[in-house]
Amino acid sequence: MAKTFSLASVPVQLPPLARFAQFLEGRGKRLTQQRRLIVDQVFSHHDHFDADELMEHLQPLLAQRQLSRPTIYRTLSELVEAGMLRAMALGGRNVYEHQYGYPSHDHLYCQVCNKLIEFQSAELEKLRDAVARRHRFEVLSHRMFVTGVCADCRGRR
Amino acid sequence: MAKTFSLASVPVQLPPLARFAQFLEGRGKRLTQQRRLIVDQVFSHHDHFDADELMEHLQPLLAQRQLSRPTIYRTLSELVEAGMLRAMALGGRNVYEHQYGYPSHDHLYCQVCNKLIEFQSAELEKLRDAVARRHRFEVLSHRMFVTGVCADCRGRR
DNA sequence: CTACTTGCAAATCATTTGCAGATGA
DNA sequence: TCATCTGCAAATGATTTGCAAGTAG
Repeated sequence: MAKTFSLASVPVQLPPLARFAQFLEGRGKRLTQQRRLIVDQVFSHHDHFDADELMEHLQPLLAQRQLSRPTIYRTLSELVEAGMLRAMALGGRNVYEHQYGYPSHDHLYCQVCNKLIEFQSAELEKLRDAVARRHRFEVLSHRMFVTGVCADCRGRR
Repeated sequence: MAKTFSLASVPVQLPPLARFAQFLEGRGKRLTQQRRLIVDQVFSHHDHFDADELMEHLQPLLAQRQLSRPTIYRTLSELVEAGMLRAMALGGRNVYEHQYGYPSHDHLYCQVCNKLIEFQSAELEKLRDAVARRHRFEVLSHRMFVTGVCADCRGRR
């Protein structure tokens, strides 16, 4: 017998902009044109980026004064607060990645080509929880960052 | 029969200053009075510190101009290069801890009291290596950082 | 000697802030 | 309407750098 799925069993997820609107509303904040533009760009594709890279993508809008540097920084912070983006300090600046609608994961960082490779490990979370339990520590989040040389860069030597 | 140990079986470890001198020599650098003062202070006890905290401890010497802020920053970088200190970005500044003569470990970070709690896990390294192998990634180091609330702060609520 | 170091003052650089005018609900 | 936002310009703050004078080897 073929297994069937009801729509109800699929966890419905709001589009990023709608989710952000919800967050803003809950805080008495407004969904402005600028916030819309930034959220659209940020969630248009999945990758790691910093404020400068984001500004490059939004360059035309910055040039037309539809948007400014401070607003970009302010909105990135709000997206982190909203739990929609994750920030990590890397090389003196903040690097962001999607958290909303994206499975949790950790990173391998190639120090030759600066690539970030994602990996998932349920075991890692189990281990983390076991350690925390031992210290009667309440886990809110974690970050595992492995530095080394990626397969491509190893081959190239 | 009582087990005996030969001196040779004890892995001899140079004192931090001697180890640093060795590192400097290999680079054609000099063991100056300032570097001596900084290394002595840094390795006088094990804890986590940032440049400012270190400068507070060295305040008298700074006041007497035996030492300056740039020299402290320069020397901290050299100690990291030498593999004697580890740096981690935390709250917009660099936090350092002993690497030389201290077992490798990871951290639980209490976001209420900002305390760093160390833990060791051989399993974590095994897991890390297994993940890396799967990605044909060469591991050089890693960092695991668990954010949450420590036992003391949980009790206090 | 003289190349490496230092302290000083100034520069960096990503990010943040004060404020007056603009705007979303 | 009017509290929230935005862009601008300037401030921040940790860290870094240029340079002339000092010092280790």
